[in-house]
Amino acid sequence: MTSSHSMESTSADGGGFLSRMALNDNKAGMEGLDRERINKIIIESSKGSRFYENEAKKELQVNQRIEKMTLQRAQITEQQLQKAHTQVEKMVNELDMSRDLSRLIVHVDMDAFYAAVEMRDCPELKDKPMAVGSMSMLSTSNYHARKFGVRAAMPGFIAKKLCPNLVIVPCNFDKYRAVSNEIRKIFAAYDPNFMPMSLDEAYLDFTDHLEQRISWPESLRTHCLHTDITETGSPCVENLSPLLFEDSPSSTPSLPPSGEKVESGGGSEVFGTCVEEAVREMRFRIEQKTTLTASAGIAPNTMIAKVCSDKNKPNGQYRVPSNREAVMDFIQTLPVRKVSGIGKVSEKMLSSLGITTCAHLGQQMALLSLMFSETAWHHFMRISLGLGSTHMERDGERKSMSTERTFREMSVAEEQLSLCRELCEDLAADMKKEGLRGKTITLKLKNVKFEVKSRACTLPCAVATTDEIFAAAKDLLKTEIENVSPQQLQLRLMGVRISTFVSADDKKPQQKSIVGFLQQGSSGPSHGIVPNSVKETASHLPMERPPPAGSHILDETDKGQGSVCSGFTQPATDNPKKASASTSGAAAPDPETLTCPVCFGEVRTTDLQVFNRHIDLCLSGVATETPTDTDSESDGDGGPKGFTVIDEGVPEKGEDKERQKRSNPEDALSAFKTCDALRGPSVTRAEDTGDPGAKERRSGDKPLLDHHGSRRVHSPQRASSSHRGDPATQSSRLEAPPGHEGSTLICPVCQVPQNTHDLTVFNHHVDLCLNQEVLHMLAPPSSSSSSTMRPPVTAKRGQGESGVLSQASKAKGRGSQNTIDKFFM
DNA sequence: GCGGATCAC
DNA sequence: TATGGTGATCCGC
Repeated sequence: MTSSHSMESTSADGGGFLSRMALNDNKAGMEGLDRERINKIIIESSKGSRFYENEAKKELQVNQRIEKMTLQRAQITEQQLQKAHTQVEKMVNELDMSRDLSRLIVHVDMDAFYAAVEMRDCPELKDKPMAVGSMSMLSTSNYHARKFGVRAAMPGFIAKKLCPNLVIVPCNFDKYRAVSNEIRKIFAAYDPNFMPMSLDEAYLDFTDHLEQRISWPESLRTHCLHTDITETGSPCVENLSPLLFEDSPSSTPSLPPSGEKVESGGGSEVFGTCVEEAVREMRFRIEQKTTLTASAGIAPNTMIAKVCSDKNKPNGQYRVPSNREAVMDFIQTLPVRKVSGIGKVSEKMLSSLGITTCAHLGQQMALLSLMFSETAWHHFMRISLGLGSTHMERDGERKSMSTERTFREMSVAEEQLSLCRELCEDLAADMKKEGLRGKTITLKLKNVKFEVKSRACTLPCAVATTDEIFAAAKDLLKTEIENVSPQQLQLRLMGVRISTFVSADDKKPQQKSIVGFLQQGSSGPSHGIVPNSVKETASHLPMERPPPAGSHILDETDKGQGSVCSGFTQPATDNPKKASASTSGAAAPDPETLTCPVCFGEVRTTDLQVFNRHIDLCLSGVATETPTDTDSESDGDGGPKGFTVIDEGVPEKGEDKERQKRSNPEDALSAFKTCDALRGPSVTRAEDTGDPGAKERRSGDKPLLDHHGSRRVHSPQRASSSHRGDPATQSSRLEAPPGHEGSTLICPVCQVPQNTHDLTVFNHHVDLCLNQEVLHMLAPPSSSSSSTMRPPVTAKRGQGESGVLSQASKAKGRGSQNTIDKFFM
């Protein structure tokens, strides 16, 4: 398998076929399509466009990388290969021996989530090919549409060519979020520590649940059928999931296999005690509660579980048993592309080496170790062994926050600066919500040729306000504008990002504690509670935003002083360390009882752990118990470390704002300490505990092959221990959370487990969530309302097109009142 | 620390 | 007419 045959199918030139633009039928529901025809339509719809030209350019770059790699490969001697082989072998054995098969990891994934929600709420759509998104971009499609090659991340106008009858429904994130909260409550019943990856996807560790479950009486494993007496007059088992299709795999939760007993009344179903049954039960409950189906994968680690969940999609599940043989068998024929972390480019590069399956990976490890970065080939090695994360790592702190926007061509400098300021306003508002401050400001620009560039500067001290951010961003933008002068920057996208956060938090004392929230009792989080802070926060919603005074920008700009980037020191916040010193944890008085948000019963405790267990039980459907009285645990705050906010997002911000900084459970870093000095600084990060057998501590979907992914030929040498991150980040990463189990705090609003034991920190998060809830209630019904009414199904989206453009034009209107000279000051 | 690239969703 | 937004990571400078 070592032929250095020509580069695959890409002719890179005259052929005019761009593999990177071709249909990605990796997704479920896309088997057996007429790829030929579909690709032809896709390519021809794009040909000649600036988008296409840029794609062609990128494709060429990738091909050049591959070419370089091919040359390198030719220079590798047999001796080098042998030596590498020996080393790889050793590592493989060590890795293999440290294999952990003791956990039962489940990956759950809702089927065609957004599309399914829309179909559920609009039966007319049931039999039609439909997609959620806009003429410019689709978020997802239903299975009917997938048969035409219509899929997520495809522009709607191309999808229309593939499927003229396609119905395109605009996104309604509030609704998806609401459904997401429902399913998360169910997740929490099986793993209070579950790890959400997005609104519709999560990893769960079922191990502990199953340990309990084995001794559960049948009553706890019995779940009622949602007896929805509709047309048929009988419990509409088959009506439960109106969304999915004929060929759904068999393990439909509501249609138990013949061995299962459905109680005579048809009112409930009893589930067994094994994993498969538990997962089936979970999917059953999801379907009962939401009328939507989920698929699941069960495996000893996250990597395999993720692949498994796709196997019997939609509405199915699949398990790889927890033994080495089963795992290795499963891996053998698995295409590398199916593995999370291996994308289009990596796939292509590997393919040029004749590697398409995980078995190939294993066979070529010696070669790969010589051609790829340490990080990359370690990851490859783990994949080839079927290894993955075996524990749910909770989130670390967020590392950056950004806002970006696409618009119609914008070439006038003053408009660009005006838009830039708007972005900074939005970003500052988000920063304020999370009480963060950062030192690095990055401006992102995409011109009309789709070329992307970013420009960054790092300030002497951390900032957070609109003016501070804009002062820096403006300089960056100004420089870019000047660089092309007298030409214009012809932009189609602008973004502002802030990073290098200092341990933030000079936030005002929290307005609302968790205790306060819970004691609202049956009024619930989303009804009638309007925290003080909301008015303030809401002001950045379009409707609420006060009309900007004409001179506003000017004033702010002027105040912002000149070149922040060139070393200008802010007078006020000049000591970054000072920020972390503030401990404003004005703790709310502890009452003696808490009100459960599920059963609304009074729980006699002040111990949130105890209280949390109660909620877990409620969520899992067990009768309310009254925990014994305990105390303490509510210690003073230990700073914001480990605090993770899942921002439920402002509607117009896009779906994945929600995802925040979830890193993938894939761990590209192994426990190995050896690395090659020739390879430059090794990025060992959390592994520098000196423990060679340390397990992975950190997850992340690492792009393993960046544009310099391939390596010089060399021979492995000694370890280098240099680090990249700043010391503060390093140490905070190493700071282990208080390790004991069962103390997870789950946000009662967003259902996401919080990586903290600090009540103040936890309260802070809940406040944010509450604010979000209220914001959604306050949002004008016209724009993404949370009302149950769907907007009328329109095949064509409003002519004006996305809010993006309206934002841009708004900026235009405002910006025109200022001259560029004023901005440049 | 910066900038380009890759990846996931 | 028309090809997204957010966050993270890696790697060579």
